[in-house]
Amino acid sequence: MPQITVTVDGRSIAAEGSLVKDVIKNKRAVAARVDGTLSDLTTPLANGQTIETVDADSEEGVRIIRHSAAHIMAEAVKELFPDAKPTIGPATEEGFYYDFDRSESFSAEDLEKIEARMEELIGKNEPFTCKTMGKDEAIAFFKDKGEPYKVEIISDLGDEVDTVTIYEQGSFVDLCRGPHVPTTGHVKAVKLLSVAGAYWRGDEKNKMLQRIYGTAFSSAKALKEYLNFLEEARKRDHRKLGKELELFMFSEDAGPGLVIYMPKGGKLRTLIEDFEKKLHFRRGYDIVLGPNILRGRLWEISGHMENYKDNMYFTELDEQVYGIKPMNCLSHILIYKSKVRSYRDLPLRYFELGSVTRNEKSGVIHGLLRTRQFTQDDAHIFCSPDQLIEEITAIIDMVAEVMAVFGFSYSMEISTRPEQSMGSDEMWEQATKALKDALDKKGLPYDINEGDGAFYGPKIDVKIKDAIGRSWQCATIQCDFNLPERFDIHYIGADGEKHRPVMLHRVILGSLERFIGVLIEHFAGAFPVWISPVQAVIMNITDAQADYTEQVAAKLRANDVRIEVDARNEKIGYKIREARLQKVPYMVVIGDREKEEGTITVRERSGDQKTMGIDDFIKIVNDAQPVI
RNA sequence: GCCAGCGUAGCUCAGUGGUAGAGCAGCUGAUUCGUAAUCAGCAGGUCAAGGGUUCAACCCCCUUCGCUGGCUCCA
Repeated sequence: MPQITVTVDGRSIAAEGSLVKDVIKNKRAVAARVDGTLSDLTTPLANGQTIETVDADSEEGVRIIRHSAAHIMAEAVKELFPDAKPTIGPATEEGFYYDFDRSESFSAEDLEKIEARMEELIGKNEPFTCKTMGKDEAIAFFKDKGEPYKVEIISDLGDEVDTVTIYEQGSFVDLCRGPHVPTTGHVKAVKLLSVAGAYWRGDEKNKMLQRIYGTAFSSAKALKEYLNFLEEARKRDHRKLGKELELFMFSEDAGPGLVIYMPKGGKLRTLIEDFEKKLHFRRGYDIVLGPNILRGRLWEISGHMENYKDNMYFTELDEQVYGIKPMNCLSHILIYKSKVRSYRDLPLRYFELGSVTRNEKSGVIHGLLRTRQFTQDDAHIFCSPDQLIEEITAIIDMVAEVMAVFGFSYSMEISTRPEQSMGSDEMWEQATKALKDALDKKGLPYDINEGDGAFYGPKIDVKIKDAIGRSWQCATIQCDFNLPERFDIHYIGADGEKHRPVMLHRVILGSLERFIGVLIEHFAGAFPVWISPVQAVIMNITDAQADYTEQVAAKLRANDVRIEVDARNEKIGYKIREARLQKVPYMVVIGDREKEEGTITVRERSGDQKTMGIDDFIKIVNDAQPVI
C-alpha cells in the first residue's frame, strides 16, 4: 500500500490504515467531512484529502445519530411488524421520524415494544455498512423485498443518477444517502415520542401513512435535558395557563377556533391595543375601521375570490353575496379611493385593529395560536415607488422597537412568489427587490423562503424567539403592486399626471390572539407589570386592618393601579399562595405595623419585599409603562 | 379535511357490564392568624350528545360534536 498524506482537523499526517476512521483520534467521532462532504468513518482514504471530524455532540453529529436512530427504529419495526412497509425516515430539527405503510396503526404499547427492541439492537452494536448499487439493480432488489415505496423513490430519480447507495445494519437494508454512525451502539439515548398520520410525500391526495416520531441524542444527559424542555413547554402551554389564569376560553357551544376573552384576558388585550394605538399615532398612522362583511364583487376585484376563496366565509344579504373579511385591506383601499390623492398626501398609513375570519381546517385549530377569527394590528401604507424603501425600513424599525418592549429577539426571512398568485413576474421581481433592498440597507441578515409569499405579493416574515428558544411567526411586511392595479388607484404627481401608488401590507404583532398566546408561553403567565391584568393584590393580615386596607385600595385605584383586594378571613400565607399561583406581580401586605405607620409592604414575585409609602408604590407601577 | 388517541363534578384525576368516587375550588360555621394551603360540615355529575347490543351500559358497537398529537395549510 502506498504511503498517503491527509489533513485531519487541520493537521497534516501520514495515513496509517486505509479508512477515514484509521486517521481520526477523536473517540466521539460519528462521521467525518471528507473534502467538505459528510461521509462515513468507513470511507476509504485517498491521498491529499482534508478530513474534519464530526463529533457526536456537534449539531451535524446529533443529526447523523438521529438519522441512524431512524434506521434502527425501522429495523425494530420490520422485525416486530413484518407487514409494515418502510417509506422515508429522516432526521428533523429535534429528532427523527420514519413513515410506514401499514393497514393497522401503531398503538402506544407498540411504541414501547419498538423502543425496547431498539435498545436491544443498540446493545448488539451492529455495524452500518454502505454499498453502492446500480439503479436497476436497486429497483430489482427492493421489488424483491416487497418495498414498493423504495422502488418508487429510486424510479423517480433523474436520469443523471445511475447509482444509489444502500445502508445495511443487522437485518435491515435501506436506500439512503448516509452518512451513518459506525455502529448502532453510537446511538446513546433514544426515545420514541408519538405516532401520527402523514401523507406519502406530504401530499394530501396521497395515501396516509403511519409516522412514528422519536428523538435521539449523543448522551443520556442530553436526552434528559430535551425531555425537561418538553416538560417546561407543557407547563407554559398557553391553553393550560389561559384556563388557570382565567384569561380566555373556548366553548363547544360557540364553536371551535373562536376565542372568548374573559375579564382578565380582555384587560390584557385592551392594554396591548391601547399601547398599539398610541404607538401608531406617534408613527404617523391614521386609525381607521372597516366593516366585517363586504360585497362579493369587491373580493372578485381583489382576486380573493380566485385565490383565497377556500379560506373565506360568505353570507347573503338582500339576495347579494357578501364575503366576511379574511383581511383588512379592502376598506383601506376604498378609503384611499374616496378622493383624488396628490403625491403630497403620500405616504398614507391606515391602521386598523381589524378582526378577520378565516375558514381554517378543523384539524389545524390550536388554542390562541390558530383560530378562525382573530384580530390583526394591521396597516396598509400607500406610497409612491420612491418612498417604498424608506417606508419598509420604518416598519422594520417599528418591529425592532416593539419586540424590544416585549423582550423578544427575532430573525427575518423573505418569502417569494407562491404557485397560487397573481400579477406579472416584473411586479413580483420589483416587489421582492424592494424588500431585499430595505433589509440590505439596514444591514440585517435574512433567509429566503421560496414560494411562501402572499398571493398578491412577496413578504418579509419576522420570527420571534421566546424564552425557551422556540420561534413564532408574528410580524410580516408584504409589498404589493397588484392590488393598486386591480383597484386602479392612483395619485396625481408633481407632473400633473396620474401615477400608481405601491401598497404595503404589514402587521407588527400579527394576530393579537396568537401574540397573546406567545406572550403567555414566553412569560409562563407572569406578565410584565404594564400588561398584567392584575398588578397587585392587596391583602390584610386580619380584619383589624380592614378599614386601612380599603383606604389603600381606593388610593391605588384612583391612581390607575390595577388591583384586587383579598380581605377574606384567611391566613396571609394562603392569600400569598393564591396570588402567586395567579402570577400577580405585586402583593401588598397590610398588617398593624403598616396601618400605624401609614405604609404598605410590597412583596414581589421573587419574594423580595419592602415597606414603603403608598405613593412610592404608585410610582413603581406607573414607571413600568414602556416608553415609546 | 385526513390518521391516531381522548372526553367522568368548576379544576386535576380515580373507577367498574349490576343504578358514580377523591383532592382542590364553592357554600355554611368556627378560627383573627405576618409571607406558598387552619379546621369541621354541606352541596355538587343525564359519566360530551344521539342511537344500538344487553335482563342491565359511564364501560361493548355505530354516528355526531369537541379536544389532543401529527399531516396538509397558515397570522
